[in-house]
Amino acid sequence: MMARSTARKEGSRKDHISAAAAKLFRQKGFPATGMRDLAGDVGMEAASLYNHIRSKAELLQEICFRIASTFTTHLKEVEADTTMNSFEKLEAVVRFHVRIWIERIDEVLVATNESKYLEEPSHESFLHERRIYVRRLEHIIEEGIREGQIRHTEPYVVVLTLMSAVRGIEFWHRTRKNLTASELEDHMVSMLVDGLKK
Amino acid sequence: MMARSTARKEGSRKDHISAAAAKLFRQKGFPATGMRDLAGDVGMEAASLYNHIRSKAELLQEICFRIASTFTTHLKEVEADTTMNSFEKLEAVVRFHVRIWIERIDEVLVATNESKYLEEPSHESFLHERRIYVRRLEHIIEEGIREGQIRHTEPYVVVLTLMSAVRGIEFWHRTRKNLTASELEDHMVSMLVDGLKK
DNA sequence: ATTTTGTACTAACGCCTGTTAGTGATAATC
DNA sequence: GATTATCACTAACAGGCGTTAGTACAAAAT
Repeated sequence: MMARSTARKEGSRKDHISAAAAKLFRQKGFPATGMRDLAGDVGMEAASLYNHIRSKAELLQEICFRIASTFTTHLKEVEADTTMNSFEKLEAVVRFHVRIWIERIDEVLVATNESKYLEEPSHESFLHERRIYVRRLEHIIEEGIREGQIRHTEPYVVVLTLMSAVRGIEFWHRTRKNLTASELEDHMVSMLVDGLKK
Repeated sequence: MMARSTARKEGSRKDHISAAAAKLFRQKGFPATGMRDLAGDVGMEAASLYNHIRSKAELLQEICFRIASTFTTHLKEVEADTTMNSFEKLEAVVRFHVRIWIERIDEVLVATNESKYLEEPSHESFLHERRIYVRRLEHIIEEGIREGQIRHTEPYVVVLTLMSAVRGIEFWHRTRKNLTASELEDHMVSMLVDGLKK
């Protein structure tokens, strides 16, 4: 049987593999990442990976759904918070997006760019989850417009734009660090959100 | 020797292959697109493709640099236009981005997502060209701030955001068409640019 | 009419892919 | 101390990859 210390070891081993996979999938793309690449990065042979994971596909699936649930969980909290008006809710969501894109860029980029390689039941449910997420954001915006806190705009275009704009962070990550993370966060949030205020 | 009619045929054949490649590279990603997939889409065997192209890598290279030159050419025209002030120049560039993303999404997405698979001299020069493009956009914004037409912002963050925000068009392309292309264009341009006006 | 050119085909190449089988060593459990 | 579970290893697999060689046939050029 598995002792606790072994369990901890196993867990951290698998997490280590998953983190290395996220990094590689992000850099090289899912199809171009070989199991031998991944094995090299975690310090073992390709075949040995299969003592910890079931398949390459499972690795991708776990990364995508883990980060997706981070977003949906946070959105649920914001929706339930009665101390914020709709504009403040929108700002909170945008700020969360920016922050996650800064802090967990590997996973987020994998979910964004590589989710198309999910196998079929998973892929459709991932897209479904995303569509629902978009609709809930649109709902917040519609409410804000109705209540007069948000300028009259096309909610779908706003959501599309907000969710895509943060992808610029990828380039900040790679090139310029003369801007600190929190400066970037503030600038980006205010640029995206200030124009929407009524 | 090659007669004119043959030349025309050859040209259109290769263009056909290139367009099919852009579509496939965009949908499946460059590494996951097989020459046998591409051959099937254009109606021949994989080996026959090599009567028209030199390699799979060359195909990617041509797609990436063709679309890149579309952007740089247009930027040069805008820079040279003395009838616009800096804010109007910025708006013109943003509108061009939106329009190209709507009209030529396959090529633009390949250049954006798959350019990392360019072989090494090409890849570096592609990134170089992109960095210069970003810098020239920053320059327009700095000028607009100095001249008092553009709100005081961080130019680098603005450029990053503008260039990424248009990626939302990818989802519009796939899902909702209850918004026409020109409605989308206007909404997106005004959302991105209005907030920057002083 | 003959030669040249363009283009499609089949067959095949060497290489790389994700994954499985089987083995042995180390460490935890009884 | 005996047994069981964990885990990394080597060897190998079936299948896919981009690409080349060689061939055949039609159209164009001479």
